[in-house]
Amino acid sequence: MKPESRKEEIIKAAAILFKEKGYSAVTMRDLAKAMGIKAASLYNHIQSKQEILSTIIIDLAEEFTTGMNQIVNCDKNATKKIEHIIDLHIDVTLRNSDGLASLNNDWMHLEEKNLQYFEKMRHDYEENFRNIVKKGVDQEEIKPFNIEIMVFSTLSTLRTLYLWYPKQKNIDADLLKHDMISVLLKGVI
Amino acid sequence: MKPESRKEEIIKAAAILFKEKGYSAVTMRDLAKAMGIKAASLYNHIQSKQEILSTIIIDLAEEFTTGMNQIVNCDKNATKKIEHIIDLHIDVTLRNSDGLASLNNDWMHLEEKNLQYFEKMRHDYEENFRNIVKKGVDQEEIKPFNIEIMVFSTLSTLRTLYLWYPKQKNIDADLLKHDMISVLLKGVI
DNA sequence: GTCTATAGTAGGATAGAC
DNA sequence: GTCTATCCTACTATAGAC
Repeated sequence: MKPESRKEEIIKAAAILFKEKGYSAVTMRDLAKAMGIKAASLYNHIQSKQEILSTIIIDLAEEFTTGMNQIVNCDKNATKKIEHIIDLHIDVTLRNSDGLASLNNDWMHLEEKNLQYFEKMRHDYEENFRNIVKKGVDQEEIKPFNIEIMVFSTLSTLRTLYLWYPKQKNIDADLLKHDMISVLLKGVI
Repeated sequence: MKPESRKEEIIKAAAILFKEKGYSAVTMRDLAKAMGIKAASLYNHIQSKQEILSTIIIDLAEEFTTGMNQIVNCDKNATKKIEHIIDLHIDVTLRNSDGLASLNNDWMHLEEKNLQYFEKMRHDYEENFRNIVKKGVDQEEIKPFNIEIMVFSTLSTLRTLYLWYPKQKNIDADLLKHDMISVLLKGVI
């Protein structure tokens, strides 16, 4: 029952629709209908459809960037850092799984300036991840497989959590974290 | 230099554009420009934009269904079956990575009949995968973690290969298969 | 097999009343 | 804060000439 602004309500409703059909296939009329108002009324609260998308995506990307910076700067070994990254993804997914659909699938529809900003954040995030894994390999904590395959495999799973988590009804967040860490780091056989 | 029909050329060009921007954001004018002709000319070869999408998606889904059926019916243990599934995904990705973008992200834009057909194939595929993992756990080949987490984690990585593989220039298919099997099954630490 | 022309519809967004 | 009315543009698709 927190006093959510109308703008925030619109953005939340939009994130749900973007998740279902993608940014391009959702019309302002669809969004208005979901809010129970007419399309023209939306423009009293937001400037454009594009503004909704960039708010959803940039806020989330900054959240990941902040989280990753803390992990990079903490004084832990590679394995612990990767565990923190898994935690970060699970926490963000629990808080805003709808928005993650746009982050994953609709970032290419950002306009020039935000697109560049987003791509830089994503690149830096992946680079930080890669460096953590590399250091883990150097220090013989992590097996010497292809770095890209290990990073890609872990990130793919974490980035797709938003699709899967809402379908799991009886799973506790801490259990999910624990099992995810086990599966991703220690394997299934 | 195989004698590819104009229709096949159009579908391949469409798959590339759908991968870049998604089905809804690609216009028939975009597609025509990519083919070096006018939009109206496309309709001499295809019936509708929808037909292009369903051809891309249904063909791929049937390919996965056929592959999975062979794996289910083969006489191997769970670990070997999962290795075959990894092979299947890598093979399909190498052959048609563009089309996989539509399979993963634009299936919801299929029209009623094909949507139902697709959803049944996807459901059966996941169910087959789940049963293989379950049997592996029962026979103590696979660790007794949450089945859904193991299936989801593996499938997420395999389904996202299409995004990642084209960026890796110097990786051999067999090396990829080998390392992917190691990472997904045996873990990184 | 491709073109021009165009029909018919639906999209994002604005103006101005209430 | 929401409405009706509407502008302008862009979309899919068709008709018919070449």
